[in-house]
Amino acid sequence: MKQKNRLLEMYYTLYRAFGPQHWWPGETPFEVAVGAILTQNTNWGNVEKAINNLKKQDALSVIALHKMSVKKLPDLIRPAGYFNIKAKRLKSFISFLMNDYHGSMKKMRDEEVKTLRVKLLRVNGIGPETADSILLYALEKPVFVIDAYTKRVLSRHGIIEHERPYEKYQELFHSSLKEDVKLFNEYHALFVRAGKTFCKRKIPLCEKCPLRNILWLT
DNA sequence: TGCCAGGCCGGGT
DNA sequence: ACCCGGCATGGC
Repeated sequence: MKQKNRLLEMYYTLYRAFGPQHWWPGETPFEVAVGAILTQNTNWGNVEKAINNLKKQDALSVIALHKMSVKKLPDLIRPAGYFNIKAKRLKSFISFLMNDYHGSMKKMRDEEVKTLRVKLLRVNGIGPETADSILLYALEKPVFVIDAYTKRVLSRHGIIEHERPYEKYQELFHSSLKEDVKLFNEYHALFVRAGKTFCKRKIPLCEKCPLRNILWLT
């Protein structure tokens, strides 16, 4: 079977098993971007605690975070872990947003995707996954997000070798699927959902995984 | 009680 | 171009 159909079949299988995921869990594009930085190598539940702290202090806005001292921020986002480094990363994203788009996510959205991705990657603390999460989930650009679960599922199914460069995984989706925001949104969210449930690090294969019947291990 | 979570950076080969 | 240590909390 062709790669294209494999990936689509995987998608439909996951969708049938789990249904729509309603991602990203965030009320505004800015909140999505903040969440994307806070969730780096971190459980989403902890990120929610950090975001709730910000909300309680009315600090979840570009202006509030822009004005906030780098001394106070780590304390608010503490539950998300890596709080010192993430405070700096949030700050560098805010600076970028202020300098290049007058603090407006709407203006950022008007930037051409390829250019914007390159610019995001230059921001300290924003790597490929975070950049693509912002592009797809905050700005609704057709960019596929690759994360640890996606990599793990694909390599365990023999679709791509283990630990290839980020862009290799991404090219696979971009060349095999229609560049559709809704599809990319749902598909990546489903990978995370399936990964959390059935594809943990120490569990190589799982009998209950909805993908068990479409394994192509080589 | 360790292991794990929706990565990324900086310094070294 | 890779490789690796560091970064840190909270849930199971």
